[in-house]
Amino acid sequence: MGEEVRMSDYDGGGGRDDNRVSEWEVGLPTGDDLTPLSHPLIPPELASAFSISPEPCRNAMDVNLASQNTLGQLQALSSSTNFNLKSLNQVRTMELEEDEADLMKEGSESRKLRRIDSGGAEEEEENGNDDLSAAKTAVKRPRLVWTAQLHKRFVDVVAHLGIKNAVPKTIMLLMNVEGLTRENVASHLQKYRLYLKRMQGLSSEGPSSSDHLFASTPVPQSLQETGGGGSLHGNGRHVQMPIPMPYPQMMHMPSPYQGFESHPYNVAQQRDWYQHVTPNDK
DNA sequence: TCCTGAATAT
DNA sequence: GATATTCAGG
Repeated sequence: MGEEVRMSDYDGGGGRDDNRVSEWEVGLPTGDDLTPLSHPLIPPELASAFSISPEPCRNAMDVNLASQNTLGQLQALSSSTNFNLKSLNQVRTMELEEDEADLMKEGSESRKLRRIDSGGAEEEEENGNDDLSAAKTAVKRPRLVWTAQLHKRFVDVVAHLGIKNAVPKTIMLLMNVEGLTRENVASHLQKYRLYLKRMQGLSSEGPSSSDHLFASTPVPQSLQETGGGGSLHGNGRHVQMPIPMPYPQMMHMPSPYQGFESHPYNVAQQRDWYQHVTPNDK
């Protein structure tokens, strides 16, 4: 969240911002649009009305801490890939890890097990106290909704990679969205490819009515045919791309009062950033 | 192990 | 019917 976070004291690399890709930030909320960290997301009255214990007040330092956590995870990840995470050193997160844990709990029920061959094997009882195992075992994630913003991020990354090099894992890493899985990306990529193919087929006609999301984000030049357009250097898999900024978690939020945000800007903004999924969809 | 296409669930 | 998730083959 803008002003409080992107200050120089918050830059681990020494206060330089020159690795940012400004074009990526087009359309993203500015610091002025976002609620300052010090501003509680849940008004006290609502919190008490719903018997919610108020969120602890967070400041830039909390965010910084969480950011380092995230970095650590990313670096651990990097040891198993060629992916160059050096450039990720400027990654910041606006999300605190505990929220991620909450999120995982949130969607834990719902999907019926398709495979019974585990012989009635224990459906991972996640006692919420074990984050690590929760992260590791196949916890059912809440259904991801690809918002326009999320999709734009996706398209940007794919464009930079070039369609040829855009594979789920890389895309996932570059998108740097907490909670986003390779499967999520793979699935969306599949759809996106179908869309591109379709677009090539009927170049003259407009997108079909079901292509809302895709049509909302223009297909980058680099994707139109050859995949070379991106900032790919040399040997195919060694991706070197600065990550301008992380995306916050944009999965659906469980709170029933999200519409009641007292910041008028924020209401609009939040509506824009994620889409509500009813916990009990169908 | 990862990617992709297809099947299936919501 | 649209979209996301999961499966299965390469």
